[in-house]
Amino acid sequence: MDEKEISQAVIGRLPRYFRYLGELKDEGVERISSQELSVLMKVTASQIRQDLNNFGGFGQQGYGYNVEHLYNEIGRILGLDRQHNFIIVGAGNLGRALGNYINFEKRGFIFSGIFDQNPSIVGMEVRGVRVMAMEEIERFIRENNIGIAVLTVPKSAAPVVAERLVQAGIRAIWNFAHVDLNVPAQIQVENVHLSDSLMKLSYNINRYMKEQEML
Amino acid sequence: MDEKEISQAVIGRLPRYFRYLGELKDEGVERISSQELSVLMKVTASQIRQDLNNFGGFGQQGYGYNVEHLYNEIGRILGLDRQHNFIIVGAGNLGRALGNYINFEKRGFIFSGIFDQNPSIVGMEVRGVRVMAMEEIERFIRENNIGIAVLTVPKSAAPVVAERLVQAGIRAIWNFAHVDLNVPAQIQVENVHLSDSLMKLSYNINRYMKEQEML
DNA sequence: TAGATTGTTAATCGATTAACAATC
DNA sequence: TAGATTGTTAATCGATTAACAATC
Repeated sequence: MDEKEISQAVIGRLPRYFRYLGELKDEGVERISSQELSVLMKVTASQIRQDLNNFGGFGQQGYGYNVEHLYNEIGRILGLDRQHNFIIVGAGNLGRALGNYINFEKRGFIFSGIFDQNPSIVGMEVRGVRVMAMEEIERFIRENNIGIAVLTVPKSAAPVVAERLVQAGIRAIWNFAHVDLNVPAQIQVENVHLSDSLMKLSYNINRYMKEQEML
Repeated sequence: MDEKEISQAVIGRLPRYFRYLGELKDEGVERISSQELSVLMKVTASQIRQDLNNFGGFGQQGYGYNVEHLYNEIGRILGLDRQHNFIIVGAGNLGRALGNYINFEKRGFIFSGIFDQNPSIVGMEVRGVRVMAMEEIERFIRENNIGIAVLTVPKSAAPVVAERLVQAGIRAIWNFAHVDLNVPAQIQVENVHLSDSLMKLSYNINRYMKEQEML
């Protein structure tokens, strides 16, 4: 009876399905076949059907999928029907930018607090939330049911801060620091390594230029 | 004689190798075996050797790899030995945060200009660079040898702006807008979809909670 | 030389695609 | 009912891991 583990490859595609279905829903489209969706999304219809069937049979033979229903189901699978309070740790440029990003609230992620080690930043406001000192972080996490910490501190500070967050009972870390965190397996970590992403872009530019030179 | 295409899976791992090797180099480590590196990075030694051998034999039997040499080689493969001028299009919170991020310069990415459609933002300064009006963008790209555009405009504006950038001769787009861009194949696109990343985190939190409930 | 470790071939594993019976 | 399209099994493809001869 135990659920088979879903591969991260599949999970990584769910947000994109969710996005396309949301747009179709907003356009008033009622139903869509895996074939039609595959054309829109530039993937195979087979992959769409396989991916969805990891979670259950959401379609109907001869009809396809009901857009709104499938949209809601994927949202539920992604856990977007729950609310998660999050804090931002590190109120530098990136931390403040993320705090100001209002779309997270639409998906159930509630910006609840922001912290910085620098006394000259403490007291500033980010979208109505006062930047707090690092000393307050453990208490705040416990008292405010904080599940997610967004880690936007410098690389050098990240391991120590991550350890504190784990000790304070955080469930998940959205890690923007350019290090691999070493935390217990039950703590979920999602890395956003911007410079890795930029290097990939650099590789592809470079490769394309070399291909051109060869012709 | 034509080079075989390297898979994006391999390319995606190169920046991480580069990061670990850079740290080893800074610590003064001279040589490392695939076995030792595999322990540090928590991947298999076999994968490391396979990945590297896509680009040539950088090691020596019985010795391992010279850290500094391998670091430099991977940097070269990633195109980090070249300079790329980039502009930021969209001077909102995220665009300004990226403009203020100074580490890109260390990797050869030069912050050259920033643009916004909003007249009340035009004229502001981001790290010494004046925010320019969108009307100036084509001229600026041509006159300043701009290869990369960082796209931090709202989702709704992204397709039209991307099209303008392509017309103006940009080579690559680092796309932070939450849409899939439709550009010619020779334009390199690297997507950073922050909300997709957050949804993946949400899924994994949710899954973990359900697993706990089952016990 | 003996020991260590690469580079590379072969085996395995997992993910994607194709095919088609089931069924709306 | 006939046509369409799913859900699912089988085939293929590609990526990862294991094994080992080559060689420093």
